[in-house]
Amino acid sequence: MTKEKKNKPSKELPLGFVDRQEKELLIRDFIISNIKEIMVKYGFQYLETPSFEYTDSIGKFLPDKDRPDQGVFSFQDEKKWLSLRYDLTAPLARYVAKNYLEIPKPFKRYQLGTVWRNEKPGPGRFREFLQFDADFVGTKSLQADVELCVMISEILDKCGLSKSDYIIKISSRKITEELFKKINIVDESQKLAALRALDKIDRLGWDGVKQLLGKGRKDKSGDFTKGANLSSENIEIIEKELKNKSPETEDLKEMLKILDDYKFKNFEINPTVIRGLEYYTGPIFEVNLKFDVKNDKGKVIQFGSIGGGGRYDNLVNNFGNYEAPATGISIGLDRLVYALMQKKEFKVKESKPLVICIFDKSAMKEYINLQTLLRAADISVEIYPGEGKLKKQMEYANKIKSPAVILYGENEIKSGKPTLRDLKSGTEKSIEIKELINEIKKII
RNA sequence: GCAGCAGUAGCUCAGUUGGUUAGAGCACUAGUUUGUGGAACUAGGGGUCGGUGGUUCGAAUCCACCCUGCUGUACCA
Repeated sequence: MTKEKKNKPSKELPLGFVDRQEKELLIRDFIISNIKEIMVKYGFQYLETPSFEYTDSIGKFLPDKDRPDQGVFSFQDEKKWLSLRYDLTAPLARYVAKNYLEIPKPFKRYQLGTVWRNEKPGPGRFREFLQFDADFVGTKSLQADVELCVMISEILDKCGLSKSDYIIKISSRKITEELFKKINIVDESQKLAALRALDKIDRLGWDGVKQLLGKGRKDKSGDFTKGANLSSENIEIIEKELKNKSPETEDLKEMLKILDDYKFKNFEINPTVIRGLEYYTGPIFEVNLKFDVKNDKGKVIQFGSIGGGGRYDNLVNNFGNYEAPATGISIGLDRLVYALMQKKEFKVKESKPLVICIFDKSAMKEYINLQTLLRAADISVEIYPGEGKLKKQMEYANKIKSPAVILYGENEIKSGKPTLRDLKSGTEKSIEIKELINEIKKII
């Protein structure tokens, strides 16, 4: 044994990538089945697009400079750059542009898919995650926007959240647009800096945001962030205007009316919702949880929103001549799972197999017959999938949280009465094979 | 990316004025029980002390750089 160790493959995972355990996956499956059910009810088409797209068709991050992988994972294939998709909206725009003549107008589709982002991971936030998107393409009607909010709410309810667990914050790009016009901010980079500052209201509060609107802000670690350099008069105006929760913009007034028609109440108008994205053109919405989310160490963390969306009337047009105003919403499923796992009330059934213990390999035929019989009755069961003493088999059954083991040794085979041992209570009974199924159903 | 803190067994951690073969609990393996798990007892396996280089007679311990993690912050189509 020389120093081969150095050449052993690494057990580490790439930054921001994780293994996902069964419990998490079951909750995720549960959410997904709820989503599908509701999507059918709301009349959305199911669509899947590939993980990779040509980089130039899904975003502005053209990898023609020094850092082709800034934000996205990319590689070059025969002169053309490919990227793993970073969301499902950009591929949708590409899909619509490509299939415009065939698809119904308006086009309603939903999609579930993994997306990848080459950026710093945070709590419940990874570089590979599952996203759900539902979009209306080809309609300017704000009823679509409202319906998205109602629909997302129905999904969350179905997943076990109550109305007091979350709220949908609604705003509009038009608010800040008009505000900037009013106080005469024309510089685009200054506008962007101001929007970014306002987007941080949840974390930093008005004090922090005002610092960022002005000269800048020093964070807890002592790091300094440059501000938007607005005058203090303008900052005062912005604060005053955005704290006003009765909207002046036409689109929000109309949305309010439609929301009322739907009798939907679990929302608030919140002009400080910005959602970073530059492509939004009208109403924007964000789904925020109202309960605390904790990290592994039990510390409450800044979790942010679990989803959001808005109207983007120009995205599809970028591909050509088609007019396709659109609105959509997305949920980060893994973030929702992470949050839901912390709600105690939230439990998924984990149905584990019974274990038929092996006493004598030469009697394997008997074990297989028994297993077949039970499986035919839709009982989850397995013959101990290894070798070893009974004790080892019991430990295995215990470890996998099997509800019971079946002891079927020489004596039992002779008498035709297997022993059923309930692993929870520790009691065991000798049972006729024909009674076995009923007895097992009592336990599981 | 920037800043602060951290990295010792699978997990949680102890171990520094630098000093023989680096520890504990839990977990794991075997046995006490040749057909009985979750308890107890006994024994055992498992660490290049995050990595590389340096200082030193001697480094888990001191220094430099790097990697990784956490937290904050930036960016987030």
